[in-house]
Amino acid sequence: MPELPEVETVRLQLVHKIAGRTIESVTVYHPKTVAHDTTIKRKLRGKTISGIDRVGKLMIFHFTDTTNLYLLAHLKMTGQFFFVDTHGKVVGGGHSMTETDRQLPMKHTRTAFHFIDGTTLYFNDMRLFGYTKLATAATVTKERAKYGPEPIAADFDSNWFVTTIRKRKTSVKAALLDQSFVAGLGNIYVDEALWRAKVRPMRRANTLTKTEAALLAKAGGDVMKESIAVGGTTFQHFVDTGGDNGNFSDYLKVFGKQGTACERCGTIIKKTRTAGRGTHYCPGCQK
DNA sequence: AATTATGTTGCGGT
DNA sequence: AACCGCAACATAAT
Repeated sequence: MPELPEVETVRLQLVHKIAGRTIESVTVYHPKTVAHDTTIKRKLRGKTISGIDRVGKLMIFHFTDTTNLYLLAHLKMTGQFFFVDTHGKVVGGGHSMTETDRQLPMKHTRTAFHFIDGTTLYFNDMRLFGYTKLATAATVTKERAKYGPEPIAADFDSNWFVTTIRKRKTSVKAALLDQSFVAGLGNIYVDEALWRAKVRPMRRANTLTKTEAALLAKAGGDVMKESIAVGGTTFQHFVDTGGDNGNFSDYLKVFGKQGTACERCGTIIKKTRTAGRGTHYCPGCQK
């Protein structure tokens, strides 16, 4: 479910909950989620979390006393983290969780990280695409290398983006979804960035003008930065109890808006299929 | 009730 | 290498 802004929201809220906590034990409810690693319990016992890094949509947990053990967490479509405090109170999951739902572990709980102070971090993942798995420093380096630059980065090179995307023969949508080209955009934010840049998703990338490509680079970064500022688009992620989990869905211009009038030009928003994904755009003002 | 869609990505094929 | 379609899986909507 999550794209870069949602993962960043989860990371920010999670890190201050678990940094400094020491793992006492790990429960594996579904082996696939830990890549069938039978050593994970032994290797994590006694480890203290020092921080969480992120590249694209991938989170990387660090530990205080080792530089050769990391935990990689990817939410894919339906992954969620929940933190249960010393009072047994569930922190996370979003507004859709009712009080009676808040019993952990539950049906879709895949792993649990129990800390020595009695708190627990749960990983839930209905569709089992996500993971929480161990990695060595070498593996982390390899994983990082798979990602292109993030449009939200302060040093994101717009000129490089313009020249590179204009060499690609695929649809603009497919190019923007390619994490090895630019990291972080997913199905929602690609559609939103394309609307902002007034470019149709199915346009061949090599037909973009330099101006259009530059607009697209800016739109991609802007839309993700604005979403991070309000805590992402979904309820389906870790949120602070009582926290004001803002919702970027209020600001979406095309995603899920098929059949309604484009805010910019009044044309009815269309939904089609491009790059194998549900794709929303305005046939009036997106060229 | 069967088909289709789902905010992701990795694989195997051209 | 770039690109495409499909598979991984569970559930909700049509």
